[in-house]
Amino acid sequence: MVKTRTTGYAVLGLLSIGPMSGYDMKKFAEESIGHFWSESYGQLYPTLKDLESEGLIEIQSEQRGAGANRKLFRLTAAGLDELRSWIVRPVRQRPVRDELLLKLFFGRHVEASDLRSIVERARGVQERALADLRHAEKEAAERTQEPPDSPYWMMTLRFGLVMGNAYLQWCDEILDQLHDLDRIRTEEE
Amino acid sequence: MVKTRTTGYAVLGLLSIGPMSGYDMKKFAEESIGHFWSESYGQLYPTLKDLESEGLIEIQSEQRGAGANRKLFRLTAAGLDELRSWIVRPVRQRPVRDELLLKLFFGRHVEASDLRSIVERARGVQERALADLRHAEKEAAERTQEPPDSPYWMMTLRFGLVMGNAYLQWCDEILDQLHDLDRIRTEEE
DNA sequence: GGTCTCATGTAAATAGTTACATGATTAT
DNA sequence: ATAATCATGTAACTATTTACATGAGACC
Repeated sequence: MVKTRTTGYAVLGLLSIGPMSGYDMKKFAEESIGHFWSESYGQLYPTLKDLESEGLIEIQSEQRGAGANRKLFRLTAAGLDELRSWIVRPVRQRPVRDELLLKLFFGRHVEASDLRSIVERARGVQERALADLRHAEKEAAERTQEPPDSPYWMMTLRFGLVMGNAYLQWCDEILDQLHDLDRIRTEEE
Repeated sequence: MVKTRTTGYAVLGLLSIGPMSGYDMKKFAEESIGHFWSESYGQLYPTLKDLESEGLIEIQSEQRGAGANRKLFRLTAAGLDELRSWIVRPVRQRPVRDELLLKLFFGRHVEASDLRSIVERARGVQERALADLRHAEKEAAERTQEPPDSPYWMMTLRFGLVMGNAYLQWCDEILDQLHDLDRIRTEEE
């Protein structure tokens, strides 16, 4: 695995939990690591093919019938090694690109009330995400100890909670400021 | 501008501050919106060509001599309109992909001390970014009122500050937990 | 004369999404 | 029967980075 295809490592990681099909991975990803990772079929299936040809994963079984044409993949020993060596490598810094901040930065060209709208919308999205995380946290507190309720899963959940709350806090702060800017403008007229 | 090329809007926004060359944009972007946006020449120059052919920007002057072969671009009225309509459109949700969280999630396959290393490294990066932002904040408090010290620029700065602090807080929280996991493991041996 | 910064640009590779095509099985 | 879900896969497009090529002027 020469390229830095993070998708490949996500797949290895997913298979380290247990054998899965491409379809399973998409499903599982959405409801477990969905708050910080996403994959599309367009990436998933070709990656599966690549990883198999490299011997990092292998087909455990291929069914026809129940679940028509289903391929179950399993991690090989080489695959686990590759996963391990990736985890401990420093994370590569990816360039930041935040569209909301970009819009806000050029905000003087539009009405402050219009900026409020887009910030409020972003706030709403974040609030719903936070509600989901709190729900997951509560569920995890009831069940215990088994994955994905491992301490590691909890750490990623805490990330969502801590950052999400900070995000809301920032939204509220600048919504106030935008409100003031709006009032000043209105009074000037 | 049919496609959702955000780079195009970033360029329009940059030119809304004043006429610039592609080279200027890269420089300016790094030291003003650098904490939430980045552009590469590979995106910049082709985008400039596209925007010009669409009449959203135009060449103000083309020099040879000082600054050899320099093209100064300027925003057209149509370009400003396009920028405005983009700003007020809701931000599109981009799929989240956080490599550090992905590694942490699959953390049980490696030593907790190795996880500490990658988290500490990420913490260091964030801490340096925060120091830069605080420096910019202090500078802005001294100069006043003119762009980019506008309230909008301040809002993006506050974002970096609020989120950055939350990030450090989370790092410290889980570094503690990783420390405990490490101790438990050591005691077991 | 050498190196640094200014300045523009392209080619190739990488990453990733979206939309579509196909077909089986299961539940209503 | 028909709709939903299971399941795999590809093609086309969009986005973006990296690395390179080129050359002028400024500074030492």
